Amino acid sequence: MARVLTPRAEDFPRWYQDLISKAELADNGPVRGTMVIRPTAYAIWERMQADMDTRIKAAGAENAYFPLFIPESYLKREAEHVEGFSPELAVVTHGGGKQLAEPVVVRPTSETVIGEFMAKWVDSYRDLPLLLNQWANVVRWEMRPRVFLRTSEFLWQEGHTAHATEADAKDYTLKIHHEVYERHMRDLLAIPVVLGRKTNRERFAGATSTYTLEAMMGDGKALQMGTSHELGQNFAKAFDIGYSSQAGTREYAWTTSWGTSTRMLGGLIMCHGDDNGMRIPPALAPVQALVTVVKETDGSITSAARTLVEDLAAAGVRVKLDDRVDTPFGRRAVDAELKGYPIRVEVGPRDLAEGRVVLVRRFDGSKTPLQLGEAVGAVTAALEADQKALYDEALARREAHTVEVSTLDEALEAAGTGWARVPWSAVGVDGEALANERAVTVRCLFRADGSIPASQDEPDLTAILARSY
RNA sequence: CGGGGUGUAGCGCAGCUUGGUAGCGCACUCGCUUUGGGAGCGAGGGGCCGUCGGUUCGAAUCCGGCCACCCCGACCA
Repeated sequence: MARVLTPRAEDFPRWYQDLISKAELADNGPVRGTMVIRPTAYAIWERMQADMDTRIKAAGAENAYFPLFIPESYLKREAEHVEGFSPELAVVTHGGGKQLAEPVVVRPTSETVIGEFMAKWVDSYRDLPLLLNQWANVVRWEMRPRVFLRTSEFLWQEGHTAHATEADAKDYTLKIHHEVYERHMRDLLAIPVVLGRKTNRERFAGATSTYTLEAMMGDGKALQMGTSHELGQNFAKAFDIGYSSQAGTREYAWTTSWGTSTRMLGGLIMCHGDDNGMRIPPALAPVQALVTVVKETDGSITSAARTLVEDLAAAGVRVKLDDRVDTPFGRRAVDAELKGYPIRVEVGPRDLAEGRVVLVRRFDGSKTPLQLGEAVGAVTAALEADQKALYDEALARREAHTVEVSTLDEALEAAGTGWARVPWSAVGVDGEALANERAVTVRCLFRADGSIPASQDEPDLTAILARSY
């Protein structure tokens, strides 16, 4: 077979770019760092959104929408927040042909505007918790853009909540982390993630605690798939989100924020993709099965394929017919692999003459001849099996490329090819700075039992050190 | 901002050393033959060679200015 993509082992970043272009996922936008999300990729994003949205609502949050433009002064109200974001802000200085009295920033995230309105809406402990989410685009001027992974504009959901107590805020943040994010990634994207706490150095600007979900990519690097933050009372004080308690005292609320973005598309590609293209987990795939008319003779092949499509659709399979018989079969097969359809069913005259079709699984490329009558059952079974197989394979790769070490030097060595699990006490704040100079970061910290620590100063924590995107 | 590099068709590139008015692969259009793993042959369409100026009878090519972009050193969903 002709080589379609640069093999991953030869040049992983090149493979990634080739894939995005050949599978028609995205194009670079005219302004550096921007991207055009093409229909093939956008359909996947829409399914991510639908699943995430359902889970977020189940966790009690409601959707709302806040403005794209934020007064520059808002950002400045929280000292760490401005400091963290000012290098990557897009600032609008003119509007309607005139210079603006106060510059307006294009939102890099919405803690500040939402904080302003939370302050208006929260008066009493009865107004809490206030659980909001918004689907939006945000802009962070990036120096090193990479499609999906780091672009100057991207799409995401950002949740913002206010609670009466610190414990409530913490519980809700972790609930989102575990019940929304981890399950979404595990059950829909088939990506195993390590949950942990970011070090103070890696913490979100303005947060008191930042939690992360880290996934390993095909080349052993780490990717942060999502984050949740406890913001303490930092924003509550900056925006005066106060309320009267049951006891009649005036209190500041405790706020949180949490987000996942189109970066997950990049994670999906780099976690499951192989040298032939994307592999989309069946639960996520906009089209789960592609029924391919291999070639047409007298019209009977297409008609048999149509019947199969109807049967599969009736069984709840998201299915599409490929009857472009004037395009060579090989091209269509390669295209289907690039785009990562989980299952392809080949319907051709040779097999059909014997009442058969061929089931092709994208997961491992295997081909299985089937009697027409058993096709629907075999497809649904394969979809279920391959959802799990992708997860298991990703988990096995992560295990295989994670090394348990006891010193910083060993950890830096191991981070050359994968992840290092190392006692946090062997790294420390100084070791972290040293690692950063070698392009290795502390991805997260967790306790011996895998749970999330309350601070980086707890004893006996484990750190994951790795290179990252 | 410091160092290195590149601007020629939608994409990827050659041509520049040694000036003579632009070519290759892919993609695109049409026709015929094909179609069970990126089909073959034939015929077409598409570029004022980043930009401004200079040298010259003549500049993609030589000289100078400017602009843009890319890669390496200070970040994040």
